[in-house]
Amino acid sequence: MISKKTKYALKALGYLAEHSTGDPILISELAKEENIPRKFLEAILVALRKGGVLKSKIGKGGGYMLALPPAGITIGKVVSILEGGFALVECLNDNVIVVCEECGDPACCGIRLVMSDVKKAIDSVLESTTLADMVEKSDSARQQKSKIMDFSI
Amino acid sequence: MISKKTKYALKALGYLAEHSTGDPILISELAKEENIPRKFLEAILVALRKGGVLKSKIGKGGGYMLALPPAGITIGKVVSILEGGFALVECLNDNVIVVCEECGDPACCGIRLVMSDVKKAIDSVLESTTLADMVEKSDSARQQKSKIMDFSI
DNA sequence: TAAATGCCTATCTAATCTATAGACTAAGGC
DNA sequence: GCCTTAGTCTATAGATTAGATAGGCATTTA
Repeated sequence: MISKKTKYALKALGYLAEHSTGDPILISELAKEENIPRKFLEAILVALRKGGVLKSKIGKGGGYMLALPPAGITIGKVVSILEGGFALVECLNDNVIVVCEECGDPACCGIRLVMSDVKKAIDSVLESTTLADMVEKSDSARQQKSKIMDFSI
Repeated sequence: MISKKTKYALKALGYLAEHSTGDPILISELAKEENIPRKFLEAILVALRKGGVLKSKIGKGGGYMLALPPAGITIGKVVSILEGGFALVECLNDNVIVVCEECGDPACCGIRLVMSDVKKAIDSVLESTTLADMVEKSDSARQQKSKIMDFSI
């Protein structure tokens, strides 16, 4: 399960992708439009900036903007920044050297071997899906829906 | 991330798959051999029995045994019993009617649409991998390792 | 009927996620 | 140069969940 943090991040990025005009967008605008607790959002945006996904501009007329075009930002990248990688067992997470206490030998642990396959499957989807794809999926679903509604009228 | 509950379940099932002689195996034996808190394990085994993965026999000489051959038990089934399905957002979980509070419209939520693809990828791995596969993976990894060790001697 | 074993309910603790507050620093406009 | 605006950092309170434990009840078999 992804955390609210990650959900909020994806929502905020989606908003930025759809409303970017080149000018920075205010934290408060993002918070209001996407209904995210202001201070919580701040922490998320900082993480995304440090992760290289966002740029910020300080001072009057400042705010946040995407550091890359939406098609250059993968969902995997975002998840990785906020969740520290998305593995199903801790011993498969990025940057983690911990051996889980249950299995004596990571190399031979059946659970780990299976979950490693799962992780590969997850990563291949997350890394091949971009912010642009996400926005596009959402838009086309919305269009599809309005078409059906037109038809029913 | 899978919970310890699920890890314990997979370890216990692995033990049963490798040590089943037709006779039931005691909870206390499972707990001791796989180093799982006894009472915690009880709850897990009950869930697995109710899920149709295990059979139990009460009374003296009783204990637990697999309800199906290891090749008939998928990892997906086990995860589903203990985690209630393995989705990345609550609105994709089995038997859950909840609409997540963040997205107004599930059908058009970009996050949901992306995570739905991820879930499909996860499920296809989990449902095509059986307990027998898990045990086999572990065994062959162990053999591989001992081969290398033999070679190095 | 007694010993062995599984089953059920309740509860405690620790960890983590979520959310909030306040003080601080940097940039731009007048 | 000063003031307003807006992002940044640190700390912490609150809520939720996972993990673990305990005790008593019910059922089977010798």
